[in-house]
Amino acid sequence: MPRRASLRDVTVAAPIPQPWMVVVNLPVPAQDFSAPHGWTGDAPTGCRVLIPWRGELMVGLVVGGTEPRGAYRLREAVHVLDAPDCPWVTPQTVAGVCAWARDARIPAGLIWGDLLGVGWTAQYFQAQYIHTVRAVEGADLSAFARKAPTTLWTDAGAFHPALLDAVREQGLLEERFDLRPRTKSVIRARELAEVPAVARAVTVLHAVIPAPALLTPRQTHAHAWLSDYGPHDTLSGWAKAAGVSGSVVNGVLNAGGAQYVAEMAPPPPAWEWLSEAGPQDTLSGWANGASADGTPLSPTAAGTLLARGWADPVQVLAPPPALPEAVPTEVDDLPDPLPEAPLWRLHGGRAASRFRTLAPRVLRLLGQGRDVLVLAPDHATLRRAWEGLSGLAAHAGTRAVQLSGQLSDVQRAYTWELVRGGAARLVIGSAHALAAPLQDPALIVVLEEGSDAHKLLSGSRAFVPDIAARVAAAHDIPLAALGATPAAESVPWPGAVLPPPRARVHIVDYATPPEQPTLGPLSGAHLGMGDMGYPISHDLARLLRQVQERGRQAALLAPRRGYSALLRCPNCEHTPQCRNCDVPLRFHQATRQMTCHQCGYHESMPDRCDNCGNQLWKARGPGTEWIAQEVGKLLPGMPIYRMDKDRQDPLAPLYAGEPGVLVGTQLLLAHDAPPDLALVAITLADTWLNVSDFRASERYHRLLRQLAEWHPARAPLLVVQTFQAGHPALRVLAEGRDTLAYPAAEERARKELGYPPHARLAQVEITAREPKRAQTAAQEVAEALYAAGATAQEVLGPAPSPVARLRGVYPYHLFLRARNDARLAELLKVLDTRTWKARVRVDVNPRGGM
DNA sequence: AGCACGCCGACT
DNA sequence: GTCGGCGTGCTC
Repeated sequence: MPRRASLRDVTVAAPIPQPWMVVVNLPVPAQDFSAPHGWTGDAPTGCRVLIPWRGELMVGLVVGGTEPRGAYRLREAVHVLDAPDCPWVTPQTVAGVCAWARDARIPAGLIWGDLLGVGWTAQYFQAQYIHTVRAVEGADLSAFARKAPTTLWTDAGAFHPALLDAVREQGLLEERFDLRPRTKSVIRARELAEVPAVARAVTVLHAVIPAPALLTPRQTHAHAWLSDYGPHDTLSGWAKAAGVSGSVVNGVLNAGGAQYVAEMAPPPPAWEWLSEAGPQDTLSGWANGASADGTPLSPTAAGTLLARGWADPVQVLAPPPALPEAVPTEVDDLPDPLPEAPLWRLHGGRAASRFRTLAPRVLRLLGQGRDVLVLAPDHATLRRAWEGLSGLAAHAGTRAVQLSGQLSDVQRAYTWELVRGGAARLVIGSAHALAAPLQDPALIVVLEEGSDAHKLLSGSRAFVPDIAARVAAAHDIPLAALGATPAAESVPWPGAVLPPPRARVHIVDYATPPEQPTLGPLSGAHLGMGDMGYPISHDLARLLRQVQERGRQAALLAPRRGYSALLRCPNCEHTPQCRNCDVPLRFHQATRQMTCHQCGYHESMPDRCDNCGNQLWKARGPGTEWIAQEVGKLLPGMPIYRMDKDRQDPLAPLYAGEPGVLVGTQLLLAHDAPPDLALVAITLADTWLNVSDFRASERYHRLLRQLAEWHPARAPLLVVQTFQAGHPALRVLAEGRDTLAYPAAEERARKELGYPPHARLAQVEITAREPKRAQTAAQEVAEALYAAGATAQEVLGPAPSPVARLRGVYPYHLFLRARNDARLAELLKVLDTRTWKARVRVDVNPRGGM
């Protein structure tokens, strides 16, 4: 009999329960576990489960059941933390995310680690649960060298985790996991009766009546004062109050005219305050609160009162954490112009008008008792969405919640529970909201779906809209894209557009200087942009002076920080291009080489321009600092504010309407526009275009549209300084063309070039400590792909990565370009066919930095 | 990710 | 001899 048959016989003899696939918060695939002892029923997909992991307990997420496989005995899951009818993540969402991870070849743990911020960490488990253990009846655990559990319930912390795991594996351990009540420590005033007598006892001076004879006149006066106005705490205080010297009152005391009497002092005012105001979180909270109400109390003094027994620290049930409050919204009775389709879009207008257009749909769905999820790429977009949409929830009898990294862990865990319990049915958030356990979702809205900020920079490198689409498909609900301008990917979707906000554009064309000065004095010869003024052109300078004269506000957008330079011939404006990719080569100062960030092609810096033969190159990326300096020279006395990653000046004066110039990177758009904004300038638009990335012009167009709608009501003059004045991404704004004019053209161009959405891209990163090993492995990966039938159109590279990463690790990149998702998944499967001598990671739908 | 294991060169 | 750097493999 073949070996296989006998194995199967064993299976039949002792039926193996269906194993569960469990994801842990580690960059590994889902692991198999058998159901906890005595578990009946299906795998509790979406529930959190405690599993033994390397001798300790870990929280995992059940992502489904699986077939028994492998020869080894599976460990049993220890405890299921969620009721199967109320999972931590809905099974559909689990299916959608896992499908994405499978196709992207990303270990499930990596993506779930990115999506589930809280609720499955060791700290969360320890904070939430009381874990007690005991040995099963009749078990003899005396063989263990360390202290082992007895048949009495004991806190698990008393035993070594590895010992517990050994006992657990033998099936000799009973365990309990009880939710810890959420408490917090507060300082409460004691009842007067509970305050210890010593705390209240004071000795005071009383006058003895009748007064002894033989008192001097002054002593008689002091005695009379004490009997009339006393008692008094101290001798010196009495003396001072009575207006006599210390020796007089001392004499009265010695003569028996006064005596110390122990008595109960009245409660201190700080105690009265605490009794009135109720328990305080901290000593300083007590001190500050009391002081604010006219009862001076220092934190030290509060500590003394606590130590004396006037107050108690007590555990009370913690109130729910404060969450962001909804912004009230008027609901107009508008028709719903939006399509009904699995994928649809809404673009154009201003943020506020887009949300007003979306409102009827959201209201209708919430009104039907269904749920809506809104995903924002960044804080600024999230804030605007919150302002535009959160108020709708109240009209539908539910509440809106935020789920983003801005919330604390406690707030996020509480918010998750509100969603899971159905108390909140409108969720607006970041990637942290994508897996939110909405009970009956009806719509997922992705905001600014083309934004690079949707790309997770951590482990999974997921592009959130990609996963959102899989989750929506798994729930069988529509996915909508909503933003200033559509990504080329969403152009083909059915949709609605709003007219773009009015844009007043003034283009400063550095490439073709005007024949005669039309705007202020220019020098006679036009030999290049030096003559037109750089980084601030004469046009821009003139406009900035007007802004200063009229006491208004301007914003200048400097090129991105960390921008690596392009070589530019100052004579003919030629920029060296890649031979394979038709993108500008980037200049790397350290190696004096020019590299293509797309395919890795590189060559050394040529000594002369191959266009005009000029022997001088310019390489410069002007930054925020330089621009701010130039503006300072130009506008003496004008306040200048900088806003980039390195420096963030407080903008309060600008928001108060005071004149000033704001100089910053794209980070500016994360802040509100200054209220009296008259001018916005892009100092060198080309830095957005001369990026080796086929999405560069789409990104540039999005920037222009976002600048045009930055101020919520006005249309400040938009000055664009550029060598490519005729670029269509800019022309459509200058000509007042409609919202779709540029994205639709871009989408057609992508079709011809075979780029997304007409192809699916993936970047395979191959890293090793020695460049040679990485190179060999990268070559082998490419050969394996070709051997499996990939074509030269589908495999680009391998090429060494332009940036040397962590000390001495040189990654090699290989691009895959497939006609659709299925073909990409097919190509990526080749990576699993064998092991490589280097680390191989996949980035599906890579963005930027290519 | 961490962590153990094992290989290899360096040095008391 | 063994110390320690670093590559490799494993976690059910």
